[in-house]
Amino acid sequence: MTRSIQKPRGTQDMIGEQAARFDHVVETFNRVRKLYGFGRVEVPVFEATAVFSRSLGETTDVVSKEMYCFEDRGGDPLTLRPEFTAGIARAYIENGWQQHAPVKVAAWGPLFRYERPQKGRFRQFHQLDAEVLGAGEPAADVEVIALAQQLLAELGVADRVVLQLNTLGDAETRSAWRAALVAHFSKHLDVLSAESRERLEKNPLRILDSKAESDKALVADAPRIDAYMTAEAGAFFESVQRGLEASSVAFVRAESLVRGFDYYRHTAFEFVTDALGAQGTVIGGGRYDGLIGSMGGPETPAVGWAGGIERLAMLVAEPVLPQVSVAVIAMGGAAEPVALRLLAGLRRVGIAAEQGWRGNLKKKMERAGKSGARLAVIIGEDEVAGGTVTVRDLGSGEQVPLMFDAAVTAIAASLAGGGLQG
RNA sequence: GCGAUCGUAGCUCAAUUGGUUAGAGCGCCGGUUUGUGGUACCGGAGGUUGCGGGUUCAAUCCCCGUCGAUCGCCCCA
Repeated sequence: MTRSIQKPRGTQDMIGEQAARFDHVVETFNRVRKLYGFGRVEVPVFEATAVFSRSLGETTDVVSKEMYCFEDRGGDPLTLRPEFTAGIARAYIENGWQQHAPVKVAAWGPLFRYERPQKGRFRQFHQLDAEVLGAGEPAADVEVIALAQQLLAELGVADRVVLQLNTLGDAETRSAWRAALVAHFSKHLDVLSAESRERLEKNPLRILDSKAESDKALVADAPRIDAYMTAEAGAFFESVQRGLEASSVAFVRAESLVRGFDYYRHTAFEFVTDALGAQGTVIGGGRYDGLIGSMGGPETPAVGWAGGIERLAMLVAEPVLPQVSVAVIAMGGAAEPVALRLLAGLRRVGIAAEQGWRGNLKKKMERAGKSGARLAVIIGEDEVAGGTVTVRDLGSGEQVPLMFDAAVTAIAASLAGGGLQG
């Protein structure tokens, strides 16, 4: 087998069931987010590299190793978006969307990260995204989380997913806690894993979710953020929790759930499952009050989340593949235009119908059977001559002739449950 | 970037300690049935065993390299 052209590593081609699952996740998201008043936002798939590098920090691994960066013909540095938030924040600043604040928006589409692919992890992957920009109220946190929760419920995966909730406090809380963590782990360098010693320099909060067995005890003894919480930050977190309870959204406190970047404040949350190997997070989000200001915009509180479409699609029960209701079978040249007229008439009244193009009658019947259609309409020379069509119930095998002019109405009635009537 | 496992028909997989013509199911095409599917029977097409090199009388099988896939580590915006 010669493979002269192959898809790039970490990309995927989808058809059939896999594509139907993907589609189902997106359709459900679009329906549910409207229930919460989230409009659609469209932002570019690529941005000036600075949009991402500035928000993430020039020196971090994610910028230096994980982004798809390139120069266009004019030499401008561009990057395929690795996330939605930075691009939406850029659009908010550039277009002055603060005039609409609070802005509740949703998006979905492809994202790109240069990573080693594994289960639930790809170089081109797809996410759902929901953001509230310009709202500092804890009620905004509650609303985005409730949206995520309802999405998972309607996808039928809520019972396999747990909402983990934490707070990173305000800026003051966060830096005090961070200093305490550094002090704590610095005292135990000898037991700390090599990876975590690295993290102590670059990203000390991340030690808290170290997978190294040797770090577990140290993490358990680590200082808790609650001891460093300012009164304001504590009240905010309380308010979010009370709001979730009132919204009937179940959660567990996850004290080691953290975010690496400084612009994250207050609420952090993840919906996690144990059904997807090493990639357990299905939806992740939080409050990023520091981001828009750090990108040069006005200080703007914001909160949102993103969810992996592929990961959700893997959890969803097998969705039904799209099926037509009626299969039209034309035999002979004279039947062709009659079949096309019938198809147009059926589709115009909202009945899904298609025509088998190839083979003899037997072959076309075979395909009609496999298509999932409930009715087959046969149009051969006899029917054309008599101005009729033959309708066959593919379930019962019952078959009746219909006058062509009455066919659409009769078929509609039959599909609605009226049975076959000549 | 690191590690482990795996690459055989369109798909899912077989093939005795290395042995002569690489098989099966599904799918596809045709027939049993000049206009009747879902079941059945018969037949057919489809392979440089990922690619390159090595060992051997002989390699799908052993060795090296390479490409790809999968799972994990790192990272996780």
